[in-house]
Amino acid sequence: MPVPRVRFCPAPSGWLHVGGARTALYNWLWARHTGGVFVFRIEDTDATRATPESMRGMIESMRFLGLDWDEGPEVSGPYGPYVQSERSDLYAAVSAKLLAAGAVYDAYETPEELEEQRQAQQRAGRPPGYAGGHRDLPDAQREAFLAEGRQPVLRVRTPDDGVVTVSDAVYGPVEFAWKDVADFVVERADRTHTYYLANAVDDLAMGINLVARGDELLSATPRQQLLYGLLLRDNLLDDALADNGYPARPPDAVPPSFAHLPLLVGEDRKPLSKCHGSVAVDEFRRQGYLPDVLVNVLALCGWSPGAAEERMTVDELVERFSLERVGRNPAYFDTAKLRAFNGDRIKELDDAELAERLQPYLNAAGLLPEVATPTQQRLLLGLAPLLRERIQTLAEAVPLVAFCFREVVELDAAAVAKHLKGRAGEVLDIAADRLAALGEWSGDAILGVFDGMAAELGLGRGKVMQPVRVAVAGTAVSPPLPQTLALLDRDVVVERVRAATARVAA
RNA sequence: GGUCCCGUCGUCUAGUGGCCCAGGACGCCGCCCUCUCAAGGCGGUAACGCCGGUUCAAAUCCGGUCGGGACUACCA
Repeated sequence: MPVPRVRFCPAPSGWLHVGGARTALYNWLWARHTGGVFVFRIEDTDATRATPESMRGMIESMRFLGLDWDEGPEVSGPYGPYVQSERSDLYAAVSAKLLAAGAVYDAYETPEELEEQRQAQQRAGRPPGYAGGHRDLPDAQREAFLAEGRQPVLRVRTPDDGVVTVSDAVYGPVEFAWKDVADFVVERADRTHTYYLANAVDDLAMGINLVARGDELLSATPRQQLLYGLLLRDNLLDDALADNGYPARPPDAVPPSFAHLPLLVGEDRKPLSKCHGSVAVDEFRRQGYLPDVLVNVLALCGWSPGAAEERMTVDELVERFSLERVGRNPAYFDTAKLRAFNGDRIKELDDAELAERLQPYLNAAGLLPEVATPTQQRLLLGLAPLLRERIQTLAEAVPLVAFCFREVVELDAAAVAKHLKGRAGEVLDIAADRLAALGEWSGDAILGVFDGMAAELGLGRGKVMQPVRVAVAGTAVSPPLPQTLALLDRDVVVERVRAATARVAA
């Protein structure tokens, strides 16, 4: 039994979104669960779409999620390079051999002609697909096309009849009839190579023995399997590898088996794509979701631990994950559940850890410098326990505590209108005096002041504390007031309370 | 149009002939608690797409039907 070798191979265009991340995660979980190898490969064979920024973003998002790879960009490995644009000589050598062996043939239709053919087929109520028009072209015709300046593509000759069975770890055996599989392109007119070729060559060359990928590729699997057979026949691939200075395949390499994963869909039930708003992994990071929680919830999209608890650490996921329990129906990525799980995980963080995690978000909001002063760090540490119960994401802490880090606060108009009226002026005057005179600057002592005032003035706590809250925080919402005030500089608090009296409506 | 896949509460799912008048989680609703916002406690809402069949018994098996999706690219 060879050691499992799995891979994640995104095309670097756009951001890594949760669908891709889920595919990456399942491969990673399987590798870690079985003690196998997780390969990360960049499939940038389509130069018109691939961008270096996207590749960097993918790598960053993978690192953020904690999906470390054993072989791939930045870590290298024995079967590299792991970026397909650096392997084009290999693909060229393979397709030349395929042509020499008669497995592929040159076809000269222009994209426009093909499009026209498809439309004609559609109109006639026939399935669109390459009809095999340029199979077995007479030499004279071929030369005539060349003389016209046409550049051929290379197409694989697919069987005309018979069936092929794909044994899928998730779907079980799925049968396809070869007559439904049209001759497909492996080499474009510009001599670059398509996904089919590059992907099959690399999976074989890198000894990948299990391909877990999105459901949308299930019907492409017969083509893939056909290519495996072609590449392995007469040592075609092995020779190409040796001729071009690539490492030989692992000695125990076997063609991969498959596991197709149900698609992740958006709220509209359409498959996820770049068009869908905030589904990029990086966007979830910016919003303050913890990577472990993202991993947890992603794992639950399509896989179930059975009757066991759904909230799991990454280690528990690795231990329990299995392909057998991957489902077959498309899942909607539920951000409400993500929020809930995230909030729960935040509650498990201790003060120091929470403060540390919060810091980058305060940095990004311009509330803290890159390197916080000891005073700022103490303040944040003191705020942590007050924040823990009331934030679902790390970014949600920012508006709640911004007033603690600013020199001046602007009073929210709606909050002023609602709370700085009636007896608020009287309340603020007394509060300012008593807070200024308070012996011990602590949460309990401050609460004592408010309670005393409430009793004397015959007001509820709310009537006393809300005006003060608005005065100091500028908003009607903040962490618990007495404890928060205790963390701030007393002079600042008193000054803000006095200043606010001017804003009280007559 | 063709091929393939899928169909359990709003969502993700558990469920492989009786343990299911269907369980969990998230959401939602109500009550309690409360200095705001939360959190917490308690309670509640809600699903086997439909029609036939097999069987003593079906969410589970079979047939059909309807609905959704993928593929059908010189994208991956």
